[in-house]
Amino acid sequence: MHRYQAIRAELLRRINNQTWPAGHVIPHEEELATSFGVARGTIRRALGSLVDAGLLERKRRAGTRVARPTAHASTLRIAVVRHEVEARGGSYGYRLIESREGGGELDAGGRFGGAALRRVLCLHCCDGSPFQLEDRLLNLAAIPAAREANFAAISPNEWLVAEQPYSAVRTVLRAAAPSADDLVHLAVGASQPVFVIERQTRLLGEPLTWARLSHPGAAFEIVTEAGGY
Amino acid sequence: MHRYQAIRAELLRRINNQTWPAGHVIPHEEELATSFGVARGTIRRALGSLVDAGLLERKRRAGTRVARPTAHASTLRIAVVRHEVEARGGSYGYRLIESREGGGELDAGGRFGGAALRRVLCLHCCDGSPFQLEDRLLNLAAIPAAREANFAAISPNEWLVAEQPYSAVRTVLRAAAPSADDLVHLAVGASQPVFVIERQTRLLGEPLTWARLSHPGAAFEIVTEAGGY
DNA sequence: AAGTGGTCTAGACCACCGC
DNA sequence: CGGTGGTCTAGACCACTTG
Repeated sequence: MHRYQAIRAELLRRINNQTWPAGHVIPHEEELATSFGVARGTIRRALGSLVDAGLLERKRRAGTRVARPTAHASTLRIAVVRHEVEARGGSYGYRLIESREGGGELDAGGRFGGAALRRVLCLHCCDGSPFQLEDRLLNLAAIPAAREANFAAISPNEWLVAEQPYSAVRTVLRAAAPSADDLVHLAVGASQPVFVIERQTRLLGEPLTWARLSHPGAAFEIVTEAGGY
Repeated sequence: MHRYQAIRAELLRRINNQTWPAGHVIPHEEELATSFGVARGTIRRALGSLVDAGLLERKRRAGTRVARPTAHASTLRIAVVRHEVEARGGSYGYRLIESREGGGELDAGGRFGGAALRRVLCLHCCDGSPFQLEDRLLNLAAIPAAREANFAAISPNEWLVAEQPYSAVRTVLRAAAPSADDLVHLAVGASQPVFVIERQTRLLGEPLTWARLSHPGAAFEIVTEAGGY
């Protein structure tokens, strides 16, 4: 175990003990460094992960205090859908349903400011059963290569992930009743829930794509892990 | 803008440009430090956030390469339900439905290994309408104070975040049809979806609590943001 | 065996913000 | 204004793992 890990465990123990209750201002970095007998950088590293986890709050001049917890953070990973299927031990299938180019009329949410777009609707299957319906808008101004891509052969999901880096993403998760497209292509009944993932990606501020990914609710869940120490 | 941020933006540009395509091994740290004219630590900081975002992969001796992306990480924050309601501009209401102590017979999933437990079922409301049904198991061996807590006055959710730190959490998200309890207490119809959050927290390896939090699907969504640069 | 990333140090200076 | 966290440096040594 590294020193910063040992120090983090000890700090965690003090928070748990109520040695440092919520709201308490803990010693400043140099004091901690002296008392643990390490350099200030090592203390900063130990504190950093506790700040990221939401257990500590830091302000210049005011110091570091134990957070009155309001929210706890965990990490969400959303994989390429083919990998998701294969990780479940299923065989992956893919089918393009529709692909067309257009302008702002496709951009119901006004997310792309009138740029030229391409809309792709396609279906990902697991062992022959519908697994995810992908409804995607691509910003052709930002991703010109998307105009020529053959989405009958490769899904936009996978093409993008191979071709197009992004620097920021916004994800919305919800449970919903099936949309009209879901009813047709996802083989769910009107009374069955679907799990909807909406994602918008940007590269250095410019919107790249927006997608609505819907799963039959009974067949899908997301697992996240956080902390681990 | 700090130097590590400027360097991160430049690295991101090279990844996007295909200057460094997926799979490419990028220069090692000391070379980057020399070419950017900064110390190695500054390069490490710039690389670190790109590794966390899943854009780069690093291995000793093998070097740093541009990831063939399989999954991208984003951060999920789940707040105290009262704050969630208030953030939506609603008025918060709370009602205890049931609370009792017992042993392993409550622990359907076998998560607590037969420890003494307390089960609490309660309802959180937004503007008088059911917002979240909370079904929780508390490990009394790990949290003895939970035996005496008055969950008619404060919800277990809020009591726990105020009293009980944890070091690791596992979260499962899914869309589901309503459970029997959901139908009774959440005022949803059998054909409406519910959004289910399952959480299990541990402190230094010991399981503390397990909870099933269900929301009427139409009234709830989770938003995450990642990257931002 | 050697080269890479991972950890740690001891120090400097800066920027913000509460006193 | 002063004290805190935030950034950065130049260096050392370690540990892993691949060629």
